[in-house]
Amino acid sequence: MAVSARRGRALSTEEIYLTALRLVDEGGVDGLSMRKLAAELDVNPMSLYHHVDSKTALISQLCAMAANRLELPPDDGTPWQDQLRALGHAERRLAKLHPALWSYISSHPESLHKESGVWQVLTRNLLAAGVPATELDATCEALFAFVSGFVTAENNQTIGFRAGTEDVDRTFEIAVDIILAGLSHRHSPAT
Amino acid sequence: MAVSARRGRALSTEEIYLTALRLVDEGGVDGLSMRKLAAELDVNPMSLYHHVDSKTALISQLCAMAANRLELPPDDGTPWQDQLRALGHAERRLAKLHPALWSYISSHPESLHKESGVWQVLTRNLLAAGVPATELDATCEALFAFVSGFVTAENNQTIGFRAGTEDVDRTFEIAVDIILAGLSHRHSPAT
DNA sequence: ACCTGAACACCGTTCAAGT
DNA sequence: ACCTGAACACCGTTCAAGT
Repeated sequence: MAVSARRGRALSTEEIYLTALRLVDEGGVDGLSMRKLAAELDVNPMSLYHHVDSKTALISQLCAMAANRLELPPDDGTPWQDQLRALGHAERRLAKLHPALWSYISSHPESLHKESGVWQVLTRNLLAAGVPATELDATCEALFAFVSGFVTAENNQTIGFRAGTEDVDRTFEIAVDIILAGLSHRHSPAT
Repeated sequence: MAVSARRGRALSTEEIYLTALRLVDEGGVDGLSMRKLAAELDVNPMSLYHHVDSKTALISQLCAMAANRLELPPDDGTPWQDQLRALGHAERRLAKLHPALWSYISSHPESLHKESGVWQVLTRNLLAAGVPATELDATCEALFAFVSGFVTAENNQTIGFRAGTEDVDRTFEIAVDIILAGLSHRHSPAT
């Protein structure tokens, strides 16, 4: 059989992804190497290429996995302000769960953004906020970028470097407040 | 003399920085390698280490150079809204001038942020906007992170992927409008 | 079908030796 | 003082060969 050098089990794509995700969480995207990953799985480096096209493809897959863990607010009729705030918190939570991966996502367009539910939650609630159709896409993009910028900065300690996490929590609420106030003020909300 | 393999001139730190910056602008931070840089300068790779501590140190220096090119709005009494908008445009301009470097700056805290004039411009104008002292630092950090997030997203084409640059210009104005409206609405401006 | 070893073309950096 | 060649410990990936 072709399972030789390994302990017993054959190599599974699932196993590769999970181990890779752990390595990225521990040592950053740069810290992941195919050779280290193979060593961790007790396998020849080249065996990985039977389950994965390239390192880039592997990381893209990790991003998709992480994006699926976003806990999006349901469409249950709660005020748009609350839903948008909840979305912000969800993004921030995810970013803290997988900081290195989040940083990668933020600077690689092909990852999260495209088909994800984030877009739907934003659209739905911005409509409720009275954002005109002509500005809808632009506002979605701006808001997503804002929150991305915030949590990225927080992860890199470019934000909140003068105090502990409580202070950053407060800063995040203020940041969300500013955005929500801005949205309310520019348009007449449909509530 | 110790200038041998090179054309005529000796190697200067200035020359190294400028060539490195060009390489980064052309091929990204990952695209810069000490060996390529040396080849470009027609010099042995190891000669570089006489002028520069490490690749990391070199890149930090490049970030500082780029940050100095920020065209900050002067303190001339124009309304805080206009100054903040101008600051946003300045950041966006810089990000477009050196996209790869900007992306690096955004995810490496030790680069721009610390002593830069950005901070002063923000503080001055947020005070004028009536932001209370207790929220000043938080608001500065949030605003800087917002704009960073936006221009990073734009550089990575995570934003404005459905249209040309004109549309992104408009999206940026909308984004700034939301923030300025939010600032105006949460506090009574001192104008 | 799945795994592997050797090899290729790269890295950043150290160190001892040259002028 | 400044430069260099050889060497070390890494990379991602291809390719032909094994079972």
